[in-house]
Amino acid sequence: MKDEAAMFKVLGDPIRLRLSILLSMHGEICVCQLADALDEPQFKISRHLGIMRAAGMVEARRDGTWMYYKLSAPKNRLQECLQECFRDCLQNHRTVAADTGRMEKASCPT
Amino acid sequence: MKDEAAMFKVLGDPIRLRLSILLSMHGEICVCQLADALDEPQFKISRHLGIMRAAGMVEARRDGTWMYYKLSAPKNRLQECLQECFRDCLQNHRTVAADTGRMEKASCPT
DNA sequence: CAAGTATATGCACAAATGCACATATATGCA
DNA sequence: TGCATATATGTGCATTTGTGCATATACTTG
Repeated sequence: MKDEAAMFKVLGDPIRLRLSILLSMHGEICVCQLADALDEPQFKISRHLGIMRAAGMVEARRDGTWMYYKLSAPKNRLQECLQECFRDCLQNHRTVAADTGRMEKASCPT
Repeated sequence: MKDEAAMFKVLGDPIRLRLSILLSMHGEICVCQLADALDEPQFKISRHLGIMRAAGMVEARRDGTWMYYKLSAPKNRLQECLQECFRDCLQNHRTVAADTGRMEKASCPT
């Protein structure tokens, strides 16, 4: 049960929750785009992505200097349920809209 | 978004997650039954229930000396989603089975 | 009112958490 | 090789969190 609680714990931080939702809406996003989207310093975003990665919630792919992150394919019913949660009841949040807006204006060359 | 993260944060503790699941399976449960079920001291259970209550996730009803707790009716889509999560992907966990077993043997006079 | 039961809370403390700053690592390009 | 860009990480610090113990509160019964 500790493992399951750990999943919720990861999402219990606003930054990580916002990152999760953004990643649930797009396939892959690089760190600099996420930093622009959330309007937070790069080291902060990187740190939180590291926590999410250690928990098995996201995966990373390197492309040159860039690191692209995406949600992991659900490994169990809980992860599936949580990702459903992002799509069904969190994507419409105004904070997410603002994040998305900033991300689209981001100068990071894809 | 801070409010939403706070919901996840509440569930990010094993004790609170187990309490939530148990409450999702039964209508109302009193503190002593929950303490027996989780095999944890009363003051600990009471503390965590207080946290859950402050977050609006559970409600309490006093009946004499006993306090009965139950899950709050979902106030928004996220709470709905989370309670669905308890039912759909956490009730079958072995820890929950053990908790339920202990609770049935509990001596607390309903 | 006194005693007993069920629940909540004040307090101290160790551990965990999130943050900011600086710096290290990794890669691409001249 | 040297420089620039993107990302990760070591470190110190203030704050929060969970816990255990003792005690307070609320209620019932004699």
